[in-house]
Amino acid sequence: MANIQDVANAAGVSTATVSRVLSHPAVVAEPTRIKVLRAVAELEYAPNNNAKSLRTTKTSKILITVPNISNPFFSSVIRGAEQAAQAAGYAVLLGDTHGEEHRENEYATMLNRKEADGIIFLGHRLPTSLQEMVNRLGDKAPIVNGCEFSPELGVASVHIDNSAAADHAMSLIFARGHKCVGVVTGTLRSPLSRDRLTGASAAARRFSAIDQLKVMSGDFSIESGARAATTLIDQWPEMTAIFCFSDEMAIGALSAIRAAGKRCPEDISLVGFDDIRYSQYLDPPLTTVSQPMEQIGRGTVELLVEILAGRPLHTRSVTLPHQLVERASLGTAP
Amino acid sequence: MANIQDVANAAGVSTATVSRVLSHPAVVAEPTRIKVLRAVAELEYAPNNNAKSLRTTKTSKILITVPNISNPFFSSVIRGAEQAAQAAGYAVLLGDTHGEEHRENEYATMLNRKEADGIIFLGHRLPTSLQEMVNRLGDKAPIVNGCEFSPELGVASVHIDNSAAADHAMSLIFARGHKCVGVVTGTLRSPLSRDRLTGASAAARRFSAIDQLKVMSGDFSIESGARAATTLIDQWPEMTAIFCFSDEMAIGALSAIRAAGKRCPEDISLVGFDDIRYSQYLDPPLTTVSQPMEQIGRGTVELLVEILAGRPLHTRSVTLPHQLVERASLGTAP
DNA sequence: GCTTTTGATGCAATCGATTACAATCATACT
DNA sequence: AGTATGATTGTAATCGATTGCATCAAAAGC
Repeated sequence: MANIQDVANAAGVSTATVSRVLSHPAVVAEPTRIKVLRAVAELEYAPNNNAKSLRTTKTSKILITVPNISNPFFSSVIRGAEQAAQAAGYAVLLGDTHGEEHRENEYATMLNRKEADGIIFLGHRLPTSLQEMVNRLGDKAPIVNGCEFSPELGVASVHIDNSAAADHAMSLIFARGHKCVGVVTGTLRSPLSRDRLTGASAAARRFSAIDQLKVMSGDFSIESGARAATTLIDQWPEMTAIFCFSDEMAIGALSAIRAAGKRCPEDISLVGFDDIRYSQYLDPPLTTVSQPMEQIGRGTVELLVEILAGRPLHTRSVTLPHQLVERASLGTAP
Repeated sequence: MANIQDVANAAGVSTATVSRVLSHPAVVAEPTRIKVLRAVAELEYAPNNNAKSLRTTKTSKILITVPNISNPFFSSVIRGAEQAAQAAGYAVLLGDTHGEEHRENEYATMLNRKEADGIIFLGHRLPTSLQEMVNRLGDKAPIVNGCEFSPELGVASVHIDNSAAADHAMSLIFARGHKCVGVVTGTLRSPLSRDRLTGASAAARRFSAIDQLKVMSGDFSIESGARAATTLIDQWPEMTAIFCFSDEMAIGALSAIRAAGKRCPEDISLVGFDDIRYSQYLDPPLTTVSQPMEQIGRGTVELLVEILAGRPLHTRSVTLPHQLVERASLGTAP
């Protein structure tokens, strides 16, 4: 592969000029520029990005870490992010943390190693090395949190109003006449789950149903949804509706409902969260809170790009609109 | 951030020694090593990977391109790949090509730019710059194809036996007494689709049902599955089974079957391909061909790592086993 | 006791770009 | 004509690591 020196030789100029033609074309004279570009084409020259990064300390890469890439919710967020990144001239480094802290930390060191200009993390934990970076750089730390929102972390973020969304969903459930409602949360270590629980409780209180609320916690997986729902059904025959904090858990709950010999929505109604692509094809189609997944992804990249450009952010915490999608899984109370 | 010189100063040694402690610890004396490691810890030194790459021309990164990251089939493959990559000390650069050739080409140039040591592509097209690399390097080209298998490309690959798998699925359909079977393929530009069609046809021929086979082509998406199924149902009332070349298309077909007022499997049986996580939760649960998605991902990385290590591959084309998963969506012919 | 071998470390070149500063030359101005 | 001005281009330092070769001291061999 040709390097800048080869191009300079071929064009009969210095490497400085070649570099200028490629990075600041305006400052070099037309005929020279043409000579150089011809040589570039001739040799199929592509600049070595490592050398460039070394010199400029900019990598044109952003790192995105995610607890589980094969979860369609996250992969949609990532798709949006990837798209926005490419549009802004950044490449995406992907890290699947499996929700494990040590992997999160390992990926975080890539920032210190100057392997990426910034990081977008979709989990709820901020690795310590990044925490230090936040302490050091404050607003200028190239770190953005997606989906979650924890003001105490001090990082920019893009998310929906989880509390309001859960409130919204629960209100609809109560409006349909349900009294005894089971709630299946995600890990409560995640602020997002806690916010949703806050919203759900607020709605219950408003509908004077707060003590007819049973809360079980899952981990967002299909299996945990099934387990939680099974327990709820077994222990609480009066329950007529379940609200799961993810569609995956709702899918698990649905199979648990069937396994228990009940019908949805006739015996037990079901509401999920996320609106992943498959939810509308379940039987019955799932009522759920829709999040603008790709838009969240794009949003995180846009914030990060602003930070990297050194422009002060208008808003450090962007709240995008959610939407309640009503489908057949939510019926009126029996 | 501290650099190698800072560490050298702090430890009272030369940068060469620091470098050795980190890369070839065996050659440096115990006491020196300890001094250096202490300094490293003290300063929280992390080597600058760009400088290292520049010098060694190895990046410890592999690029993975995929037509659509939010498709759970691909995201599972990627998950497996990411895991294997991390285990082998490689980071993953992700490229979502949207199936567009120009994006594939753009990503391919990252190899020329030395931004990645190798590439795994999950599509069926080999960008021209990579084609040239294959011509130049032959077996040693750090390029691996996942899911697809096109011997003419001359690159290593990991996949299932698509023809046999489709044959397998069709045979089961015929064994259940179906005569008129609709087949919904993916894009026929993809060898994988053509292979599956070959297998499906072979089975039909064996069961003397080749002229009761109607083939429609989709593009692997839910919507295209729905469209194709609608057309088949409208034009061919005798049809009692549909075989889709992806679960996504089967999901679309299922909703089309319902929309046409038919029941599955009583009126029309359905078989998919891939066994994505949601297929078993459909109603009825989907009979489908299961692919070892994460294993395919891991396999591609393992092949690539071998190539990068300069070790000759035992097999350049790895065929992994598929499995036919029987669920309720396939019934006996009415 | 003197030479040879071995082990540990340092010196300095190198990877491929970017960019501050210097040099050059043509044009403009007095 | 003589000098100031501005437009181009070149020179060389620099980014932060790695590594072949030289150096030097200690251990081994005779």
